[in-house]
Amino acid sequence: MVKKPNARSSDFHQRRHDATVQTLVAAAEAVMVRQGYHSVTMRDIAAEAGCAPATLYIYFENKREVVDAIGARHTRELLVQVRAAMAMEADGLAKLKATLRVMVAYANGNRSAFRIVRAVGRARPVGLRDSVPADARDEWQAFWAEEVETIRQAQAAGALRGDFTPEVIQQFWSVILVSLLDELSYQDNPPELAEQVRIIWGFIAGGICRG
Amino acid sequence: MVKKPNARSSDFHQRRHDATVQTLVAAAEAVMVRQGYHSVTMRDIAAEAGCAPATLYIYFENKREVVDAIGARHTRELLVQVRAAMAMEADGLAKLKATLRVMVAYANGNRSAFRIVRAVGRARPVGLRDSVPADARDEWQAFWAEEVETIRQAQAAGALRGDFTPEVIQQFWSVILVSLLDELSYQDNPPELAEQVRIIWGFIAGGICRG
Amino acid sequence: MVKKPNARSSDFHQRRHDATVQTLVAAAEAVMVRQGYHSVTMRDIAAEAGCAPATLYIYFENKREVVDAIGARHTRELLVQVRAAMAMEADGLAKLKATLRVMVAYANGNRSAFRIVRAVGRARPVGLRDSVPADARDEWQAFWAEEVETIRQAQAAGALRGDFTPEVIQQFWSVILVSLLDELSYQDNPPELAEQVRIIWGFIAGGICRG
Amino acid sequence: MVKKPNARSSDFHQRRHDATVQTLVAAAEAVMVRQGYHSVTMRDIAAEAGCAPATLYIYFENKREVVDAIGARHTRELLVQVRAAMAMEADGLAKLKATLRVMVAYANGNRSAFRIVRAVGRARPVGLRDSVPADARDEWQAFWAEEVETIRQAQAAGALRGDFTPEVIQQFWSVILVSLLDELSYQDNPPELAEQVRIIWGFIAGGICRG
DNA sequence: CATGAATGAGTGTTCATTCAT
DNA sequence: CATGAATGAACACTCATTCAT
Repeated sequence: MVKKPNARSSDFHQRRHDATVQTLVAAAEAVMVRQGYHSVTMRDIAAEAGCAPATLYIYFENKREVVDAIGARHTRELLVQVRAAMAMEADGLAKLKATLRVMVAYANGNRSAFRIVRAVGRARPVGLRDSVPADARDEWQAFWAEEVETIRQAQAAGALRGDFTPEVIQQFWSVILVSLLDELSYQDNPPELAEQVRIIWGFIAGGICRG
Repeated sequence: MVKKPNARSSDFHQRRHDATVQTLVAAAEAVMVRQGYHSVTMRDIAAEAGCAPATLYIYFENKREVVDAIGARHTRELLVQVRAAMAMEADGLAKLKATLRVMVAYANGNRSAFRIVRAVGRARPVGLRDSVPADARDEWQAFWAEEVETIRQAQAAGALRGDFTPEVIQQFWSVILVSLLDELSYQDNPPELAEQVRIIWGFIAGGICRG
Repeated sequence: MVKKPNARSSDFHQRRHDATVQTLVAAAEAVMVRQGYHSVTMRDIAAEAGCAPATLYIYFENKREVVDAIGARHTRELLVQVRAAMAMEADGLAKLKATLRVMVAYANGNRSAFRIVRAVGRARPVGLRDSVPADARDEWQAFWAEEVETIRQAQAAGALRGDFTPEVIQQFWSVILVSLLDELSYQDNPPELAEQVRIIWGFIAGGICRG
Repeated sequence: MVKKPNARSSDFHQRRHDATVQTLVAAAEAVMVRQGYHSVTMRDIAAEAGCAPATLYIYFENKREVVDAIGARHTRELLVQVRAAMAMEADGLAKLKATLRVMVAYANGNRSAFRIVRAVGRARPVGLRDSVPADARDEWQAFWAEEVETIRQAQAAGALRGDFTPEVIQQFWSVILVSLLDELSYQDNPPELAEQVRIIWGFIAGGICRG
């Protein structure tokens, strides 16, 4: 994906290279947040980063790589946090709730960026040109597989309903979770984090009907 | 929006005109389904419709009008069906379930088109250029307002939980509903309609936890 | 140039045809005055005339014919008036001054249209596509030839300077005359007709130096 | 107007850039002379210059800038020469005659280009879209204001007629001058420069009547 | 490492013109 | 006679990408 500097490059150069990549990705992210996912041009990104468009091609193969790098960055960061939080919980239900807490926090801290991550994690290729970066997607797939396990445990413990397979529950849980976060990321005056967690968990856990 | 033929046109011409508009919108829809929402070109649509690009400009002011017409068409059609189904039910909960049934049916019958309607109904303008057709969006807004009333009644009847305002319930209900339908519209071998309804209603009504 | 109706057409039809042509030419003129010579489209003209663009092609071969007809109309009208005025004067100098008077009057009465006539009478083909209608131009040529005779007589009578050939004097007289009228046609608050005549004649007859 | 290369560009690049701009302007001029002011396309210019159409957009914002640059170039060049010649003369009449000499020479040396300059200096906006480059026009305005002063001096010295205001004389002098030069620029076998000066000055100074 | 310059392929859109009805 | 519909050819302009310097 992202171009690597020459093999014989010193460690110093490697570091410099990585730093530049980070700068460029950040610039691209800023532009994408400002202009929307689909109307970003290489000129825009270069202008934001303060370099010439041609420079981008030293660090990335093509436009796709630049855009993908954004999703990859946030995906990685988010999943690291989520896994850390899950590791601190023992039982399955608590793990799911921890996931929710971290994602709410992340979505609130990186409002617009979250939409990008969401697009990466949930977007389906509609046409040929619109597909999603492979590696970020793979990371999500792996994470979801782990969640299925968590859910299976919670079912075994009697915490989750048993009339759906863990795969189905995982699928719907993640769809609903991401959708609701997305929705919240667009609200002008969203409630506090704890309240957000309460509302979302309320619906996910208990549905809309009176218990 | 869509260009109207001259007032003095005969009824015959009017009909011909409308028919052509439908043909062109269908072509545009086909292309959009194939290539994705954002990479549609007027040349593509014309090629799909079997006419010259210039012909499109007889029936639409510009590209926006063409794209908007698609969302408008399906939105209108879907809401007509939903309202009809709701009118046949008496109590609030049954109305919501009727909505679900119609939407599941529509989403399955117009799989890819549903994604377009969904984009119209839920999409938020991220950048300046990407906004959503005004009137289709208005139709959704109006429909959602009606739903809030339905939900209020169901709450009064003790069918829906009372610890959230009807507005919040409506918001989350519609987000979850549309997201799940969207998810299903991407599955390769989706279950039967009745089963889809059962699953979705299961999660929306009761959540993921053991009752 | 302008299309003729079928040979077997009755006189009635002929008249109707001519009347329509006049209407269309007038519409074209109005548009040209409003939008400038070069940005006139057939759609514009048709809209102004209240007919469909295709209708224009019943009365004119192509766009050129429409535009030419405007110049031709005013050229003919102007030259008729000029010749009438000249015929009422006996000596050469008086004939020239009569020409000036008529042209000033015409230019003031048809301010913007005059620029079109001027373009026809004086414009030189700069490129291949910009040439000038042949017949209107021929009418001007014929008129200028007559003027040369008038000038020759005035020279013989000692009224005009003899150190230039009549052809040269005619050429410069007409260039200057038309340029000054053109200039006046752009002034916001032009002086009265008589004053205009006085000024222009003052410069043309006596030059800028103290007599 | 013309795009400037980045500030940090070296002097070398700056020079290269300017040279290219000159080449492109020259190409545009050639095309304009060949095809006329209004039917120039970017493709034509690019073809004449031997580059791709997109290249033009590196050096100019849009078509207007290219066309304007031509008028600006010649206007500047001509006015420099005129002012230099005027500075060498002491009295007002001699200054005007010097202006005439320089303009005759320039018009003969840059026949077709002169028509462009003329269009810039005298053209009036007929429609909204056809207006004239602002800065070239301003340069003419400034020059004309200076001429008014020159004429006022010549009037005070008794060299020019006093029955018209200097503004009126300037206006008519410049209109007539430019018109006659324009006329000469179209003649197939124009007389020598000195003869042209003699003829034009003859008419401007003394008019067509016998002194 | 960085970039100014260059460009092919494409974008939405317009327009004079034709023709079946 | 009139016109709605249709279109080929063109236009100004953009963009991701390459490459010599």
